[in-house]
Amino acid sequence: MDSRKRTILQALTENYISSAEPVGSRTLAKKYNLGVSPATIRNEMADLEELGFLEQPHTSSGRVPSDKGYRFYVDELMSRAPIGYQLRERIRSTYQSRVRELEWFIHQTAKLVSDITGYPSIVLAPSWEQGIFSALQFVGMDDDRALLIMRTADGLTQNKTVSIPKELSLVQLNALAQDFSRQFAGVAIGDLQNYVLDPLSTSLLEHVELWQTVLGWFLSEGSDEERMTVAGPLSILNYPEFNDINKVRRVLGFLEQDKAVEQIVHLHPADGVMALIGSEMSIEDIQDCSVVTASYRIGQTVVGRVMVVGPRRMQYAYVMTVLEVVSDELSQALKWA
Amino acid sequence: MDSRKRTILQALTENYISSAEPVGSRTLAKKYNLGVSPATIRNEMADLEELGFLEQPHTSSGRVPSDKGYRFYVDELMSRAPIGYQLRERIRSTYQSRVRELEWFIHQTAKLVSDITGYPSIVLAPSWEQGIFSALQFVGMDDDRALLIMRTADGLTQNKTVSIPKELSLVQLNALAQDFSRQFAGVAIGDLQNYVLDPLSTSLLEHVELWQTVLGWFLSEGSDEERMTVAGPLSILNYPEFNDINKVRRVLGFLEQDKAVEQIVHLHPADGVMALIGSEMSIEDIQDCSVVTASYRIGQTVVGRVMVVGPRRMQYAYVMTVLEVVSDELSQALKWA
DNA sequence: ATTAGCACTCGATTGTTGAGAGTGCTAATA
DNA sequence: TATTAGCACTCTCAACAATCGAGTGCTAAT
Repeated sequence: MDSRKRTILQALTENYISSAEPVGSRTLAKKYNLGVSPATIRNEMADLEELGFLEQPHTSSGRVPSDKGYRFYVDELMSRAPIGYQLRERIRSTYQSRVRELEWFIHQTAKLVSDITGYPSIVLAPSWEQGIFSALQFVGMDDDRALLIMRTADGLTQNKTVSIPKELSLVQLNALAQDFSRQFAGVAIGDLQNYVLDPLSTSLLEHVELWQTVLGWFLSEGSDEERMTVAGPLSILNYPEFNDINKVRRVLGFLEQDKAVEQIVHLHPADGVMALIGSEMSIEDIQDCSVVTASYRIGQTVVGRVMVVGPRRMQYAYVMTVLEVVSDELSQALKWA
Repeated sequence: MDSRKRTILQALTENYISSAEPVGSRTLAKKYNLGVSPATIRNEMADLEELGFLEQPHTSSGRVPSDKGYRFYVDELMSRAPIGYQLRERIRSTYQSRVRELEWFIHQTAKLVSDITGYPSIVLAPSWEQGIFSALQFVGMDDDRALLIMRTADGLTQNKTVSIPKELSLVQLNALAQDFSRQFAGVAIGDLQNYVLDPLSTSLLEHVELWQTVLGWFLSEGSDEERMTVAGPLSILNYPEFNDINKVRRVLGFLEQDKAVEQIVHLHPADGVMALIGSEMSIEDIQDCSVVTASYRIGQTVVGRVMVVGPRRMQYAYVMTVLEVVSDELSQALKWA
């Protein structure tokens, strides 16, 4: 892999990323002054194809980077785009708000990223189950309804409006909640269910079913439901590789399923900004896509990810820079705990 | 418009709704035993076309109902589909839950309707601005954050986590909130902003900007943001009239805009179940769609709508029945106030 | 090692043709 | 007078052939 091959691969990849058309030897020779003739480039391209970095859609059309080609481009060739002042300010100002709600941050982030990059974006919220339980509290709303608030050690909260069981008063409920909080503070929320209630606390034992119900609300409905936020899914339609209605169906369908996206994270749990190219994800529905993902934190712990989904010929350099900055700023903004 | 024309229009419409193919005279004569020959039907169809009920995609293809034709079919010809026992039960059971959160009901409804009908559905939540203000309350979360709860006379609540201004304590905030609640209970939330704060209450006057901020949160971010819920948008891709990527873009794009949908409601604010066919809505992006909409209530007041968007050849009878039942059950479930 | 030259391949575009579905009109029929 | 059989006509669609052009691989010359 000599330096000329590298130059050619880089030029070809960048040209294809911006044009979406297979790139021929003549085009390369003309646009980038490589100092060699098309014929030479043809030879080099033939070599690059043999090495697996390029592909030909059909005999005698230009070449296109293979997944391996993109990978090499991202890892070795591409120069990371610098972030502009205006863009950085735009990102910062998004998070300057008095609202202190996780959900709000998640939504804003998703919109922002999709807007800036022009690709669909996904933001994965902190997994509720992995949070550390801290306290439970009831606030009366009216005669038969109460607001139930759960808090984690990170300072995250979630609340639900529920109907009060007839046999209990609000005061009793809160007494129970205090008991409960004292007993289980520090336990991971996902594990709460498995804990046998401490036989010493008679007040809790009497109401085992109640606590099961309460936990059920937070665990099932509260967490999974809103864990994933997608913004700008339709921007995928702007890219010519998705002119086929079936591809559109597969990609948009994929973006609708919460679970599918978690697969990606599961398979590639690395920290920081990372690109996943086409088949590297081994998920059929998005074979024609690449994903760039970045993690964000609350305090020191990685709690969620920001992702961008686009065609394989994604603007990797730009998107990776944006995600780096966004996930940084988001982590900063979430330092409220 | 004699009875034979009516029969033919009905048969043709129903055939087209289920086949999506222009219907010819031979097909009609064969499938529905009308007792006349294709030639006669051709004459009748020519008449129906002249009257504006039918259209021909091109000379010598079968006919297709025009918007006027669908309108006549919906108003005069179609027999309302009865609802099955199982379906009714499915709808009922959806609303049997201890969760008492408006948002939850809205989401469930949207999913349910899209699932049952096979078309995208939209649910419009009660307009927060039109609710009657009842009370405001702060609940402390930790040192610098509080949960702000607003309640309407209908029993709806909305809450936000906010950071506490440094110069105020939680106790002070709640004293102010009580003052505020006493003074403005009964006022429409949308009007709150316009009220000059009562000069008698000195405690309030001191913190005018604070209340402006508080109101700002509820009015701008809280209300519009989540007013519209869409479920199952991709089911539109199952219908052959949306094989064209540009039509898909327009319809899905329309479904993404909150504001556009409110246009429909604005133009056709009628109560009860209603079908809007193609050009009747005069919204370009959904010229090729029909919409069925139904209103639901909290108590006696209509507060929102459930809508289904589909191709013009929608299964009107079925969808209208479903929406009637769903909006009924939803209204029942919301009778908690 | 590079490059000019050239034959060759393959997709995309255009034009042609034939089949099929459906019509409108006319003349015959009940 | 209303209906119908018959027929010529129109229009779409699929299949096929012809042409064009971008781009290649190979060979021979530099």
